[in-house]
Amino acid sequence: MNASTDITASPSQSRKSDRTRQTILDAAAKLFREQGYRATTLRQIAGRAKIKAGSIYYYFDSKDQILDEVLELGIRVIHEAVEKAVADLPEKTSGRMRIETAVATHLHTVLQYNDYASANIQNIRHVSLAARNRNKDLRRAYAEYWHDLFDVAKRAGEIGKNVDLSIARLFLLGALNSTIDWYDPKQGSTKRLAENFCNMFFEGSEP
Amino acid sequence: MNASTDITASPSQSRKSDRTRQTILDAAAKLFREQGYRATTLRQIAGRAKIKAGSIYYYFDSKDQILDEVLELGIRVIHEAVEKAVADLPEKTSGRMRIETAVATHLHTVLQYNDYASANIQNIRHVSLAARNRNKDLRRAYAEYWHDLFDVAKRAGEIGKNVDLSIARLFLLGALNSTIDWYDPKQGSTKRLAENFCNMFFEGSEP
Amino acid sequence: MNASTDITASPSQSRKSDRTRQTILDAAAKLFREQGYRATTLRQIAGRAKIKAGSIYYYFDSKDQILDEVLELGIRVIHEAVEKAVADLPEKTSGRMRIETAVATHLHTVLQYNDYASANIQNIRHVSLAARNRNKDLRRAYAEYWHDLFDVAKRAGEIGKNVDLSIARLFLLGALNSTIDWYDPKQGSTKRLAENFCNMFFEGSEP
Amino acid sequence: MNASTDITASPSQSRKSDRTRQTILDAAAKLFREQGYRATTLRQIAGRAKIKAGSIYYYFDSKDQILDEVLELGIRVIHEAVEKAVADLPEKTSGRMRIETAVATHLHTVLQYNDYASANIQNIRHVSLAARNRNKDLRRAYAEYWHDLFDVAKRAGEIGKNVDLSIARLFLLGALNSTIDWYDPKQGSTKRLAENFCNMFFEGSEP
DNA sequence: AATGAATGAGCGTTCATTCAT
DNA sequence: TATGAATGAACGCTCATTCAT
Repeated sequence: MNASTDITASPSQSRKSDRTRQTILDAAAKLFREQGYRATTLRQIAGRAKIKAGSIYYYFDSKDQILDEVLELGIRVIHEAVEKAVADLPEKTSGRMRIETAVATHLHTVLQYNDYASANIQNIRHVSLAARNRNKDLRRAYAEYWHDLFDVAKRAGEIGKNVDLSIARLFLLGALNSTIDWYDPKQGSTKRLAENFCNMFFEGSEP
Repeated sequence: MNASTDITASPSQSRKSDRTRQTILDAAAKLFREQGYRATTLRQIAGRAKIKAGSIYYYFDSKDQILDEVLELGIRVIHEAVEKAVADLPEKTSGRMRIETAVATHLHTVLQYNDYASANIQNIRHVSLAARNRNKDLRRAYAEYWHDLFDVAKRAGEIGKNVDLSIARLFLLGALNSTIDWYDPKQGSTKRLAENFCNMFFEGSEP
Repeated sequence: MNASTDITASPSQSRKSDRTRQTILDAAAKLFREQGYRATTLRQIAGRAKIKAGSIYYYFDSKDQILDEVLELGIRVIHEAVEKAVADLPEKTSGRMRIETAVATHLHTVLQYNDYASANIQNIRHVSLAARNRNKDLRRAYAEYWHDLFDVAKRAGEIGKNVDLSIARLFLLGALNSTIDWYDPKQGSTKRLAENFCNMFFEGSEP
Repeated sequence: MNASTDITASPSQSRKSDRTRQTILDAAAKLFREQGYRATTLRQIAGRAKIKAGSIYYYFDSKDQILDEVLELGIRVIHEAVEKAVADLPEKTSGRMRIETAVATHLHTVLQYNDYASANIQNIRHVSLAARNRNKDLRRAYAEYWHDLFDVAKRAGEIGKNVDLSIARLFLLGALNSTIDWYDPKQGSTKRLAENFCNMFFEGSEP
């Protein structure tokens, strides 16, 4: 139905209606990321999508519903990108290497490639409880995916036995997501940043 | 419960005018934290402060200015709390111990004790560029404080020679601030959490 | 349930185009009656008629024109039903009996059988002056029909010589039309109600 | 022209705030009567009240609430006027005379003196169920008042023993309220009209 | 004959802001 | 110092209407 899930924008094969719908979502994602949900008006979204504000309602029931979809796509985009990157690794790749790949991909997706991903991270806090709840399952699924990644590494002896995996996951992902606030492409690639973060995460800062 | 005034209120029982001003800021901080800046109305702030909306303008020029001050107090509150806690340590305390104290205090301040601190972290992203810029110096000062903390530890050989201190700082503080999204007092004290984080930060997750 | 087509639909199984037109009018009449003109949207009408909103404009120039036609059919439906019922009486039927038949039929049509009739009575007040004017001739014709009914009865000595027929007509029809507001089929048939009203009208309430 | 304030508005002693509130209600009543509820915009109401649309919300929570109050005042204004007029009659006034007074006053209030009264009669049908329910008690009380009037006359032998008082009341009030649609002051006073109606009601149209 | 898509004007409502008192 | 009253700009949203297909 909604072809955006391909990973977001669909190529020109889709019908015009679908493309307009997607254009609206793209515009909304960009603006939500830049200004936040409340500060973004439907007229701004419409403006970016080169339609009139009233037309949005041909595709969406409310501004809230747009946010819902943007938020949903936000996690899915990250989750799918990460999952795919890891799945593409050779089967006997180490747990640590898998995590490093996940880190690099998460970072890359959030920082480089996707308004949806950023919009999600930026807005989830200020969004109505209802919208947050609707998003909860997807977030949980992504969290579980990371948990599994960690679990595999722990079983393989690549993560210490007494490391609390939940805390570790929140620690690492918290750090990753905070990059939105300060990452500057001029100071280095996301790949380099990912390596740095992983080294710190695995080896710590001690000499 | 709301101990924000412990730190921010003027020490002496200042004039009533000053107290009202502070009450407004307290109310705003609390609401900004709970709902975000855009979703908070001046009438809500006035309501909490037990005055009428129009009266706010006797103390502040605009809603924006209130945010500015809340944001400013937000960092100062953290900065001062952390600086004081570290300064109170015995002079020969190790660099790592200093950092651990800073982490614990930062976490404690953000999670337990202060609407300003939380409001700052929650809202800084969605705030106008102007407001963000006005806040920049304070943030830089706090960043430098942490940099110094790290630098001391590095010089003392407690942090590896090839650790990029800027990245390390952003990594650690990003993780710390993300706790706002998930910290649940029922699952453990901020102190315990701080220890966990520090261990992870210094020793890494490897066995 | 909705028997409006009994009276309004073209006798022959007309062309599909005509049938669609009629379906739209039926849907509009029903909705206008239930919700009023302003509260009824073209999409609701289209929905009931199982077409899309845009298609309505193939049959009508505007929502206003639909109202015009519904209003027009509203009086005609009543007028024709009443005229037919009275015409079907034996030639030497008394004037009073004719009026009683007219009352019964008017009531029956408005209360039981027709969305158009009800829609007319309910909406005429809230409708633009233009629409009201366009309706005026039909209303006058119906008024004259009643006037004649009364006139005949008066000449036959069944109505008092000094009764002002215009006032009497407005009095009686006003009472009849007000039944829309309170008539409840569970409390008695329209026939019984008509008898009651006629007795009151002719004999008065005095003992 | 608009004499509604005679009955509803407080005299000039009231505070300006109260006067503005009343002005809004007056404007709304007039417009609701002329155009109906749905067709009347808050900007029109504000325009008539010589304020801006936004200011209405200082006095009312919603357009709906304005209608509520107009509707409520509508019945109260009639009820109070009628009750007072009847109460002012000498104690031994006949039942019929009381009813004639009530008829004259009801008619006078609705036709001559009050937008609220007319607005009520015109709009009650097109209003939300909630508003209608809120209005129900007042309507019932007014209906009961008339019922008592009839009951007294019946006991005094001025109304026939087998007259159904409920039907009679609905019949008479239906006729009275329908005058809104056609009454023309040029054709006779409301007083004269009331006499006509009463004669018809009591004596009937038979010779 | 019918529709999907889009529009534009206007709606009820909100809210930061102003200002006389 | 503080407020009651008012404002104006903008908001999310609705809907009759248009028109290419």
